[in-house]
Amino acid sequence: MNKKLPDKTVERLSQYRRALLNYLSGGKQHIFSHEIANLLHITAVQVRRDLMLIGYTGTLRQGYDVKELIEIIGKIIDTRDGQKVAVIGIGNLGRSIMGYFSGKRTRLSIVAAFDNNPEKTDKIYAGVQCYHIDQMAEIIKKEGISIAVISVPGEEAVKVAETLVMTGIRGILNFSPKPLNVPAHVYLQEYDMITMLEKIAYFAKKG
Amino acid sequence: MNKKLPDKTVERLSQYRRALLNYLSGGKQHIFSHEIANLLHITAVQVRRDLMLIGYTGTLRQGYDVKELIEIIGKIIDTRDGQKVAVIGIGNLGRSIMGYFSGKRTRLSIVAAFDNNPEKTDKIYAGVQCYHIDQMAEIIKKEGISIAVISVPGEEAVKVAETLVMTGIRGILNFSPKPLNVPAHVYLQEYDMITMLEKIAYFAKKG
DNA sequence: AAATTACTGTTATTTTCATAACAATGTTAT
DNA sequence: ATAACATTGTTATGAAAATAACAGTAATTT
Ligand SMILES: NC(=O)c1ccc[n+]([C@@H]2O[C@H](COP(=O)([O-])OP(=O)(O)OC[C@H]3O[C@@H](n4cnc5c(N)ncnc54)[C@H](O)[C@@H]3O)[C@@H](O)[C@H]2O)c1
Ligand SMILES: NC(=O)c1ccc[n+]([C@@H]2O[C@H](COP(=O)([O-])OP(=O)(O)OC[C@H]3O[C@@H](n4cnc5c(N)ncnc54)[C@H](O)[C@@H]3O)[C@@H](O)[C@H]2O)c1
Repeated sequence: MNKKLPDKTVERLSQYRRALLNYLSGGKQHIFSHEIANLLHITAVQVRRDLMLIGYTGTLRQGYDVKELIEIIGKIIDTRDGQKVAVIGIGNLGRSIMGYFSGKRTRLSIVAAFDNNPEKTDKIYAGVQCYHIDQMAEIIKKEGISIAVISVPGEEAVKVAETLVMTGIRGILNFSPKPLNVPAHVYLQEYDMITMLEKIAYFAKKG
Repeated sequence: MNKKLPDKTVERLSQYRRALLNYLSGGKQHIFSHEIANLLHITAVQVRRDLMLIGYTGTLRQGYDVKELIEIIGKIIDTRDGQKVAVIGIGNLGRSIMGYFSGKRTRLSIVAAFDNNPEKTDKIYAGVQCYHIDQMAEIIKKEGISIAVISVPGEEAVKVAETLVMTGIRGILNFSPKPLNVPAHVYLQEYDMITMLEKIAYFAKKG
């Protein structure tokens, strides 16, 4: 169970868990693979295969124990003490993300923000302190922050990423349109909105 | 060239184009596959394979004609008159996206926004009119909008998507965490930030 | 002129992911 | 008791994507 799961399976596990938490509030204690599948608009086989990969096994004709499954997924995705997240670049997008996560209760908590604009630093956004970028390395190490969200302009993103790698960061979510280059031990997820929209445009084309 | 390209190839084409536009401003007229590859931190083979798929061929020992390639990619991704985009839900994220795209000049233009909050409707955000959600179907049809960005709360997203499908929308980018279900002729791209962060968390875990 | 080099374009292989097929088994219906 | 059913878990197959291998060729070097 310690071996690395496929990327897509991990994505779906996260979604299963949220769907299940929601389902649980309806009072039901068991759920069939095809019910989970319906919640996510995928197939029941996909669900069973994912659960097989994490070694969780349900009961024949009864399905899966919802609470148990939620817990197992938690053991896989979460660490015991949770992981800490920093947001770099408190512009429109950065602030929007901070606001969004301040409500959520997950094992991931945004504990620091960084910006290079003195008008934005030393203030609190969505309950989180924003420091000057020069303090980033120090604070990331001190706080044990392991995940960073990059929402600075493209030109700055490369520098920021380099610094992050030096601090020993382990995961990066990059919203800038600049492709980043990080060593293999840092998990990088790029999200380039323009690319996504242009891809949609291509597939939305008539003909 | 009319046959559908692989999803990932289309993504990269969008990125090649932006990298090339940038490269062009440096004055160079030709570029090698390995130079394109370096810009994106991918391999040269990947680049050549993608270009093969779109049927563009460079010159031996000289590489690719940058302008020509930019133009070819444009012919693939863009339509002659561009496509129109609507943003549904003008909250923190929706406004952030509107602001972001108002600067950019692409063949994709955000031409309308929709919200159900009367305090937000009938105003202009980033140069774009925000209408009441009840007018959505009408305006999408009238304006010929083909792509929608969904940034309403999860509970609302399903309804919104159903309406969008009925208007004949062709592509959807969904930021809500609710998995949507659309017919095959609508291209759907989901982006669930929590899932992405949890995935990063999993791969960032020590062990 | 022959060999080497530096590229492109294509085919072959591998890897990752999704889907299909089916065996196993307890439950319900007859 | 037997047959039909509903559901899980696993193996087999297929599809999409990335990578590797290599053939072709013009320019450059020897
Ligand atoms: N706003 C969006 O919806 C959106 C959408 C897609 C992509 N993006 C990308 O996300 C990034 C941020 O977008 P935005 O709209 O929030 O831009 P923004 O200009 O509003 O914010 C950028 C922030 O980064 C800060 N910054 C700049 N350089 C910095 C540095 N070296 N160190 C620390 N902070 C620095 C700025 O002070 C500013 O607060 C950009 O790369 C943009 O391309 C944004
Ligand atoms: N803010 C973020 O950075 C962020 C990050 C990840 C995901 N999301 C997702 O994006 C969506 C929007 O997030 P947000 O932070 O902007 O929320 P928000 O509450 O600030 O904005 C939601 C907007 O949608 C409008 N709305 C609600 N119901 C509507 C309906 N039926 N029709 C039209 N408009 C409607 C509201 O009036 C509001 O303006 C949510 O689904 C959220 O989960 C947001």
